[in-house]
Amino acid sequence: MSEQRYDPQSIEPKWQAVWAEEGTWEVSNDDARQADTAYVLEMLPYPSGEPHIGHLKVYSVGDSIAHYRRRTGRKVLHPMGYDAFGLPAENHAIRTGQHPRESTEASIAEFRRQFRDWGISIDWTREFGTHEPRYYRWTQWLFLKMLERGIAYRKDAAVNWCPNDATVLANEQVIDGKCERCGTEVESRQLEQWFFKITDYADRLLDDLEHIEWPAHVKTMQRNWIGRSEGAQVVFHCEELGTDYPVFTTRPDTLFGATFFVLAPEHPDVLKLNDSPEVREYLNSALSESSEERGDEHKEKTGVALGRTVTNPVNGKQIPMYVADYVLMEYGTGAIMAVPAHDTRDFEFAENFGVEIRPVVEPSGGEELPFTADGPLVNSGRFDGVPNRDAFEQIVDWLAEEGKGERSVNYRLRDWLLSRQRYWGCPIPVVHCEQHGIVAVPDDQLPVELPDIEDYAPKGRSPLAAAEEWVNTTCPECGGHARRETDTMDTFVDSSWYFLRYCDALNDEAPWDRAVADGWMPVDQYIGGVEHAILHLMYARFFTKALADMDLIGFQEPFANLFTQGMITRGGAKMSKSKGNVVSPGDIVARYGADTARCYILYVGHPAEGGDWSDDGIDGLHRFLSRLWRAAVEASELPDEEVASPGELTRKAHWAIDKVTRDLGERFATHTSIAAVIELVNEWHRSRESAAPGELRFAAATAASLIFPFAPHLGSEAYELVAGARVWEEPWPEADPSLLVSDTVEVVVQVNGKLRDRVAVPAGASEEDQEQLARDSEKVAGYLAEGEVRKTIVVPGKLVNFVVA
RNA sequence: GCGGCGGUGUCCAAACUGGUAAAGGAGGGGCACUCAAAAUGCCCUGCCCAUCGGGCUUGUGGGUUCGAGUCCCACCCGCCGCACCA
Repeated sequence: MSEQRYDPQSIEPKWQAVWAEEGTWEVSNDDARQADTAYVLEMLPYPSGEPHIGHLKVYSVGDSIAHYRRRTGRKVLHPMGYDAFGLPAENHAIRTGQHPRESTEASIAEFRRQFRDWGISIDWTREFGTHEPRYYRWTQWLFLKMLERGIAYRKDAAVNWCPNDATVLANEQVIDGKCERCGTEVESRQLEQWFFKITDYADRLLDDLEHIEWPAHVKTMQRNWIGRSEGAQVVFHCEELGTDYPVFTTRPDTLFGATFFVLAPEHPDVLKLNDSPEVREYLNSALSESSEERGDEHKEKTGVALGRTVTNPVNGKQIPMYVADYVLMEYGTGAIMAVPAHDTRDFEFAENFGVEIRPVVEPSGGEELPFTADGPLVNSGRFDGVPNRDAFEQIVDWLAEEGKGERSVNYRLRDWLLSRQRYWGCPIPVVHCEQHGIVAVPDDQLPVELPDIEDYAPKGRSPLAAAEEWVNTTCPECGGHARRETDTMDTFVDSSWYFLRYCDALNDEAPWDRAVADGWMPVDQYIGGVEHAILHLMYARFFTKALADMDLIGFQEPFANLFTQGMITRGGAKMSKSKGNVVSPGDIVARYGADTARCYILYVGHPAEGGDWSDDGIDGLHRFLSRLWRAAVEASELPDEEVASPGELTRKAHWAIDKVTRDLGERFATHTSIAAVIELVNEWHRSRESAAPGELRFAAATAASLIFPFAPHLGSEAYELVAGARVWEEPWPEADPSLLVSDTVEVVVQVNGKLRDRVAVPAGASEEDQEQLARDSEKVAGYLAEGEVRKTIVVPGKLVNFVVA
């Protein structure tokens, strides 16, 4: 018997060195053109400090899938990089004066070191950081493509401004009126900014959700965010001012019930309609409210009558105008027709202000107002009696004929505001020329490199504006004086195409070769946290569609399958520095080895669910890996004999192969996969004395082979020991179907649904034989004697149920 | 308020299309090895009554079914998303 101990500290570096020296996980552009490719990708990490437990989890999940697919015959692209631009590094620079590049690259070095320690099977030749000029040169190139196509454009608009980060934000980065990053209440500012026309892609982003395998809740979030609603644009005319006010409504069928009209406080015409002190005061108080206060749906409806009227286009009635803060300038036209009888918000307002409430849809069962369900129209002239759904169509058609309205679709999605007044980001590659306005920097002058500066502190404009030498340049058109754009890009631009760069990361002629990218893409399995459900995942889909339109790629969706992993908690709580309950992957790996850490995280529960970290639990997993190791050592010392007839242990091994293949291959159930290997190893130790040497060798080799996707170092070492080969070069084992079924099966016998006995039945016995064997059971006979058997249910190989009365 | 997901031993959890509830791990207990301890190995471990044995058990209450953790209805609790979007 061997005295060797399981020593991950010596095994793990050994195999990591083999993989690094031999470039085991590297794939080539030729591989991309082969039929059987797979692209397994985890979300791009933001390098800050050192990796946390969530990183360990996401790469452990992804790596197990990558290994499994390789061994089932696929060429697998599994790359790594860093989302290296961004505010945290810049804020660090403001505090310490250290260049963001230095702190970022120090973090990258630490991330890289740990990823290698974890033994993740990465093709390191493709590694990049998004802050490297050789990467962002292409980010700029893509921006210019977008500019050429009119997808990138500048406009003056009310935008979200974070006073703490001193920059504008995209709508997606404002959560409940607060900055997504720092939690500061955002302000509204009128500024000229750069946008991507993502709204042009709204319908495609919505419709193509049908064609991708993503978790339902992520699709729902994207649908909600896009917020498509169908209705009509209807024009209300104000006689007094001679102005037309179009509104968007989803309920043109209720037009006859529109008894008043409301403008948002931000609407530019409010003061033209009425500039009384009362109105001015209301605007002041409404506009000074935080968006959170204003957004509270339970808030009392407030507003002021404007003393003007508009004409309801369907019945010619004059209806009063109000300004009220429950109407939002950002949605629709900033004005609404109010139908209090059939809209809860309008109803509340009408009650407060004593406006007429006119029902135009008849409640089917005499429900109270406001009634928002379906029914036939009333008080609606020639549409009376028409079911409201039909009336929707008829009224819209009629309005269109009269030139008073038209069918219309509205979206909640806004264009993506991509410019940031910060330093540590990708420079926007344009200049502002006095003669020619905005001019793209020519391709041969890319990248526009980020200059080094002294003072990173934000001052309401980009810190780059202070870099005079850099800012002042010449116009590529006329050679005259021009100033460089000083805003940088939102870091989400960097991460909206990185998966394409990985396909051909060393290409210096183009961001990628189309044939190569088309070979790998779309990503077969994308893995990451649900926190990116809207931001990154929507932007990346948008980029992909825009690039497909430019014929730069030949597919419409970047991520065919998405897996969102749950969070690892400790003591049921989120790990956080303030709670002092953080488990650092570095410490765990140093103490137990990477294999134990990885297996444990994959074992605490299905990776899609959360899992609770327990210090005792990881000891248990470490014990299991030691047992597997000992099984391999002992098996390797046994004679290598042919197995005459397969016994229980061999059957168990085939059972485990079958179980892991289905659990890992079909549903990412890493926890039950590992449990199956634990069972196999337990069985191995139990049968150590009784099983034939050949069986023990086979079972130990199988355990090593099956644990490899989760514990690659131990899997490699143990497999080499017992089977004398490199496990990653071995095909994934196949279970022998004949060994999955035993000669006899245990069948449950129930009487009236209650379990009374279990009997052994030959496999494949007829229903009659199975029933007879059940009937022969002494225990069962006693129950059957109590009455008459009315009915017998036989499930072959499973159970017999006698219904006795 | 609307939508989604979930609630199973002391804890983390398993159970494919309805068919042996609790696999596996942790924790607890016992035994072996040891002068002893650690490590390791083996066994027991849902609850109740008990002698064989029997009864009960998947948040609560009902229903469908020969049979329900699984399907249906109502309710309670938890998490996530949306929410004055016209």
